[in-house]
Order: sequence, then structure tokens, then C-alpha cells
Amino acid sequence: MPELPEVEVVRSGLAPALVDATVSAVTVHDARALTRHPGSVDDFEQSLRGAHVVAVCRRGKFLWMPFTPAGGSNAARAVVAHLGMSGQMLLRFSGAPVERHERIRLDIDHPHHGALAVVFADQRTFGSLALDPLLPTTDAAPGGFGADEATVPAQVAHIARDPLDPALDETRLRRLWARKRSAIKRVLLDQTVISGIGNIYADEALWGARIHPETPADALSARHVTRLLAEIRAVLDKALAEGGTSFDAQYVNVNGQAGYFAHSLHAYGRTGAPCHRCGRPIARVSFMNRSSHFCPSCQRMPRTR
DNA sequence: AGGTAGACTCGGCAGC
DNA sequence: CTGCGCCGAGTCTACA
Repeated sequence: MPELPEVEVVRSGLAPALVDATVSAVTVHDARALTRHPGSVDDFEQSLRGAHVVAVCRRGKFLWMPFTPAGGSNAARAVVAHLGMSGQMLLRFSGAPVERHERIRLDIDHPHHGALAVVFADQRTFGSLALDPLLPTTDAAPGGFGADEATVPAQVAHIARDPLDPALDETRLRRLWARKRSAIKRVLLDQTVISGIGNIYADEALWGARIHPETPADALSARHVTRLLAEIRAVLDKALAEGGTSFDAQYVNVNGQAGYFAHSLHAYGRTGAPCHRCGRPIARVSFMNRSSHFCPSCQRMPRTR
């Protein structure tokens, strides 16, 4: 479940079951799911066993769960999760059968919900879990959505705040965009500039703002940027409200249910279909080893800024 | 084919 | 003008 809305669906699904839960057992079925964990598999299992989960947080497409270790008192580390292309976090009853592509299972005890299993399943193994130290944020604001503390895991420190984060520095963002000569779509996908946007929502936001994906970022007027930011937030909010985009069974919430934003797409995956604004066919071009979908008629390159 | 990180190249640029 | 290093930008690859 990759982009911001899909990851937020997972975060908000995990939070009620995980906040205040204690990890009773850790089972690593496949060590490839720990490629980003700095220590050994044993270290992962032992460090987490008995841990008390404090929060479930998200910045862009990264999730993390600060925890206090068994017998400890302060949350200095977090479980960091990235779903990659095909990762899932599933909530199951305790003792539920092993899932297809299950990589790691955390058995937890929650004061209200009792014994549960949190399953990290991942068909393509591009996703991962890791334990990572928490570092103070540079702006002293909470690390991300769901976070009270002004900390982020080390692996997330280079990731910019996302469009739904109240602490997003819009002045900095505008300055960065105004300085970049690269295509705006490339810049939207750069997670160190603004995070959470992937191929689907980049195409959707650019369609909404009527901006050609190959427009140099520094050619956008202040008005264009304002419109683009508004479209980004609108499309992410709407997708979140609809449970995310699910093209197949990989993209599901913690209960295995699909979202239905795929029905609301205007550009992504609609090659040759009529533009919902002007009726002309949506084009698809190869871009950065992936594809861009846009309306050549209503998404024109601005000539000046 | 919805993602990220790392290795690599290329060009521009500042300084010597 | 050459060599050097750094930086940003872009491309490719790895991971199934």
C-alpha cells in the first residue's frame, strides 16, 4: 500500500490496537524483511520482546512506532516500517494462520483488545521493518502524524514533511521549487523536498492543477504553485477518505479491505480514455523508468513565470 | 509496477 | 588552461 493515503489508512488502523500494547512475541519468518535493520535478527527479536508501544506515527510513506523496552521507561527507539511496493500490515486474532507472504509477526497484548497479531506481509520484499534510534526534529515540531514527541527515527530524518503535516514549511517548499530546473513531476516525487507523493498522486495532482508534468519547477508562477499545493492536498484528502487506491489485493487496510479511490482517478492509468474535463484522450509517456499520464490538451507547459 | 537507496556519470563552477 | 573537488541532476540497478 504505498503512497501517503494508503499508508495513513494503515497507520490509523494500527493505532487503536497498538498504542499501549505490549509485544509478547516476535517471529521473523524471512530475514530479508529486516534488510534495513542495523542489527541482527536476534537483536530485532530480543529488543522488541516485552516492549511497550507508545504511538503509531507517519511521515510521508514511512511508519514508525516508538516503544519503551521491557523494563525501560523512555522511548529512545522505534520500529520503523516501510511498505515498499507491496507491503501490508494486517491485524489478526492471536494464533491466526500464517498469511501468504508473511515475513514478520508481532504477537501483542492490549489492555482493552486482548491478544492480537500484527502481521507484516510483503510479496515483493521491497518493504522492511527495522529498529532505529529516535532523533530530535530540526524544527522542534512533532515528528509526524500521530506523533506527540518532536522526534523522528534516524532513517526518516532526511524525509521532508508531507502535505498534510501542519508543520510543513511552505515557505521553504516554495523556495526549493523555485530553485529547481527539473520537471515538476520529478520534484514532486523527491521525498526530501515534500514527502508522501508517488506516481499515482503526482499524476492526479498535476491533472487537477492543469500543469504539464514536464514543466520545469522554476517555470511555475506563484499562482501555479498555490494551485498545485491545493490540488495535492485535495487529492490526498479525498483518497484518504475513500480508503486509498487499490488496483489489486496488495493494497488493503489492516483488515484486508480494499480502498475505492481507483474509481476517482482522472489521469493515472487512464491512457487513451477521455479526459474528464475536455474529452480528449489521456496520454501516457515514459518518464523516469515509469510512466506519466496527463491530458495534452488541458495540461500545457507555461511559457514564462 | 503504487517505492527507495546506492552506485555511477555528467556538467557546471570556484579556486588555484 | 588543467586538474581537482564538490554539488546538483539524471540514469541505472538492486531488491521479487
